[in-house]
Amino acid sequence: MSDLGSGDEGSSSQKYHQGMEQGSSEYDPGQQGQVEQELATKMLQIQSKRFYLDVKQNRRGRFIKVAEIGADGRRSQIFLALSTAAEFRDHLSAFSDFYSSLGPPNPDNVPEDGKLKSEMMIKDNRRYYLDLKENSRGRFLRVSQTITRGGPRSQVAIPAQGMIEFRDALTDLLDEFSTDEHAYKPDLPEGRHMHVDNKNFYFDIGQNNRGVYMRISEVKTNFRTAITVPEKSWPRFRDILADYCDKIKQPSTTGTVPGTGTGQANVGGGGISSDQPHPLVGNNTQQDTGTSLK
DNA sequence: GCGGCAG
Repeated sequence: MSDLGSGDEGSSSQKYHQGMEQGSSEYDPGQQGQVEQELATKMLQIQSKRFYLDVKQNRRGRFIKVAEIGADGRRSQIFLALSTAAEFRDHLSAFSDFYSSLGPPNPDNVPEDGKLKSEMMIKDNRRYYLDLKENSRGRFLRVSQTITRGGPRSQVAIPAQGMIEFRDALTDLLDEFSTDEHAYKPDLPEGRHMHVDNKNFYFDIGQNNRGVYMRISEVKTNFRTAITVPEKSWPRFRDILADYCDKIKQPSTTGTVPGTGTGQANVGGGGISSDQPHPLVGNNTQQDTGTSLK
């Protein structure tokens, strides 16, 4: 439940600077889906059902909520990352092509399970099953979303006759909202907070059009500074830190005075002075990671 | 005016 769409639409609770004042960016389930915006919505009437396609956005990224309202008012919904929605759209084309190639339902030749064609999509820990099925009511595309095997599933069923209309609506939304760097947003790890003496350190993971980065902030009462570390250099940061940790905790092997620098001259092998430019310095386009002061 | 049997 830790990513797309908390399902709490219209939540009005907004906390700013969360994680900074509260130091709660770690393991806090109460902050999902805040500042959720609805960017667009489309309604489709397909036979007896209404479908709402909502493009939404929270600080984890953009996603599409597909809600089905049955004639009896029954409501079910699934969530799709924009990248998954694009994949789904492409599948819809194939499903509708297949559907239009089918002859009339033959009562004597009912497929086992009623499944005519199936696809599966995987996005992180979510699986989406697309099944063109057939029952006494007719043909329909069942789209079910599960998080864990055997766990709860949510699903919608689109009458086969409406697949094209559905695909076109989805295409419209994707064309408008899936353009730039929002197109693909992998789930990012949660941020963390560390308190030591009178200092607070925040580790926030973010992403912009140059990739994933970690922003390490040092925060005191009236002082704040941060560095932004591109994801690809995390291992080198780790190695350098680990080297220093090893050197500092074994003073007896290098001398009697710890941390004097003996044996440390080549720590990192000169890797600190990177041969690469700083790709993220001065970048103002990154999304708010929660601790950034706006 | 519906109504959709797992993963």
